[in-house]
Amino acid sequence: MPKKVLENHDSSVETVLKFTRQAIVDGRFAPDTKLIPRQIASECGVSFIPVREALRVLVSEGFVTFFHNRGAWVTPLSIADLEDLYAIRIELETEAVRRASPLSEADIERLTSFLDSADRASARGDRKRVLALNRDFHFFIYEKTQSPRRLRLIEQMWQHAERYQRLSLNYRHDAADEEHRDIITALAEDDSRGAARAMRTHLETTVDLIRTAFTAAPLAQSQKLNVPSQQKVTKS
Amino acid sequence: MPKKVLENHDSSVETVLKFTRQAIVDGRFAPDTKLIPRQIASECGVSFIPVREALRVLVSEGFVTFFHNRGAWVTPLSIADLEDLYAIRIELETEAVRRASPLSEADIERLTSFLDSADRASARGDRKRVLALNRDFHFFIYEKTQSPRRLRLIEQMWQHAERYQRLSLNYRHDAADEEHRDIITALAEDDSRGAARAMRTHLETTVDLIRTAFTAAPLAQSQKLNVPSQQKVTKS
DNA sequence: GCTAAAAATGTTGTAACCAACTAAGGGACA
DNA sequence: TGTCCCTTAGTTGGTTACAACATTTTTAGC
Repeated sequence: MPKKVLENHDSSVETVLKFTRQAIVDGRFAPDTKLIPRQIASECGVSFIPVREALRVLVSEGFVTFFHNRGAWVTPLSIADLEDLYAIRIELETEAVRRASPLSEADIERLTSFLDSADRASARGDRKRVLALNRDFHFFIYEKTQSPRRLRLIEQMWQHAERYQRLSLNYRHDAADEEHRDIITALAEDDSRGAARAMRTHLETTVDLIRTAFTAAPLAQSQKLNVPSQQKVTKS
Repeated sequence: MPKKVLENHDSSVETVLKFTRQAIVDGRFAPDTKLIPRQIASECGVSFIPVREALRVLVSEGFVTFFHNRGAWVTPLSIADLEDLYAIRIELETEAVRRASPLSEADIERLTSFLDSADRASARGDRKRVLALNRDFHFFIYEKTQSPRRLRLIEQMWQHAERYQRLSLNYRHDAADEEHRDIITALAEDDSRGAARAMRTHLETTVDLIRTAFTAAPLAQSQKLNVPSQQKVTKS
């Protein structure tokens, strides 16, 4: 009943969307648990109709699954999905590197600076900054491909991947850094195939570690609360 | 006010979703035109709240663009997007063929039967059936990869591609048939790389033709009605 | 004509309400 | 004691009505 002020840049739906997606990605809304629209609505300070709109979008993005007349549930994680996800990431991202090449001298320097900053952040234990710089490094390359569709797909895949990545808690900075520098080296030599190969190695190493973590702690990611009988799923 | 019967498999939102998406894909809702929620609501026999939910989903799928306080518009087409789209299709679908191989003898026969049926349908001028069989042929292969995420992405890309395909009206059955049989031949010999290469050729030939059609009739696909000033776009 | 105010139109979000379905609890009966 | 069915309560999916703004169009004055 109180009205919103003008200059409202984020619509209600977007507020809810960002809030809920982030909560799912960083595990606050655990896999296989039920999402309660009214609760989300009150947490975001909106009525529950925008919440339903946001949940629909999350269904189409794959973060949420609707069971007819049984509400919205956080999509579960699985080894099979992890493999599937990374197989697609590898295709899209290796090809993105290939298309990004050749890069200018300035671009190479920029990429190097991301890694140097990450080194310093890692030395002082600033994990959050390291992760942000990791993202910056990758997307700086991907954006060079000038391919909006590919970029959008990669962004979505990254968000899904984050759900798995947080299971292997310790980010392996030193190894990742070395793999990143291999990518830069190839890019600096305009060796697009070599860069793509280095990217593939990097992603394959990553998924190996996540797979191990996931297999070791099979219950950490899914507490199986009130799992509904599987039927009448709304897919998209 | 009149209630729906039981056994309602499709929810209101899904009804609207399918209706609107199909209308956009086959050009009844033209690129760059405004979508009027009330009109869609009355056409689908629902109120306009499920319509808004459906439009949100279409935004996230890329078929619709929201302008803040200015409503929902059909996403325009462009050469750049066509190239982008097909580049991604080629990656996802060539890799899908590669992963589908090896196929069983029975699978190969099934694929051949699709093409033979399409030949007969083409001979009697049944264009709709030819297109359906084309889809069956491709997706029979893609489904063999057992990769739900990839399949879902390919399905979405196909729907976007259909928007462009209808611009080159005459489906080139004979040429496509030959390319399809090249794919089968390679698959029958368990030559996954050859099959992937044949698929790439097939898709590249297709996009070449669409590009020509699109360039030749640049106004056919976009009548630029009431184009709003570009700002404050809701992206997803 | 041109500009500015006012009305119409459309979008966004809220609230209250109803019907249908699910799931849980309880009693009858073997 | 255990199984099955029926009732009941709670949740979900959907509708209408309405309030607050933004944009667009019309109207009116200069």
